[in-house]
Amino acid sequence: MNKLPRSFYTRPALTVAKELLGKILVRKIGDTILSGKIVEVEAYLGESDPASHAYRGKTERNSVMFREGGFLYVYFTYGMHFCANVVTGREGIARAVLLRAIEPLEGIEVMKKKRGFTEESMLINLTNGPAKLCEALQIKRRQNGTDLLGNEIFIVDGEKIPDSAVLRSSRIGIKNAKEKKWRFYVKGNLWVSKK
DNA sequence: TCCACGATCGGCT
DNA sequence: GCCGATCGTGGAG
Repeated sequence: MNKLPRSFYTRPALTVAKELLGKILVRKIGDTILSGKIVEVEAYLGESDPASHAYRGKTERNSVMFREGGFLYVYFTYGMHFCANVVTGREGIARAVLLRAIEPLEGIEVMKKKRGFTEESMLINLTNGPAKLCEALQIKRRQNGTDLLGNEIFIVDGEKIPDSAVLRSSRIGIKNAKEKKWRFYVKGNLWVSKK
């Protein structure tokens, strides 16, 4: 499995968002490997996007978004959850792709434990949401700014999702810029958060 | 100083 | 299916 190079991430956010579908997100915690196939993402286009954290410019919270592509932007939300974004584009321009859902592949038992799952819980609820996948993969405030070319969290090649299986829609859970169709997801995949 | 914003779960209805 | 609880961030007043 090849780790995606910096040049994958330094391209436009909408391009990276679409191409992240089918790739494998890998989280290493000591000797434990947790991974899943990315099946749902949303692009956020900085100062030109009213739904982006960077719409009104750089702040302490969103500063990672202004780095060059290939870093992880993690933020705290709803007083109890974290969400993870892949920073894209060039240094100084705030662009990011929110990771909304993954299909669990490796370390499912560990993810169940982190998510507090009992045996009868449905596996589909393990990682089918941006805060759920962060909890399953133990991504929290400490992981903000993580370099995706390092060994803690990274993304590797996966299957190529054909254009015919990539669907687009409005982004979920936002008040502003709902008309932008910047959410991408894999058609028919069980772990996609909503149809 | 206040207010808008934003996922998930459990418990009701 | 809806409702409440949970709270940090940043802009407006």
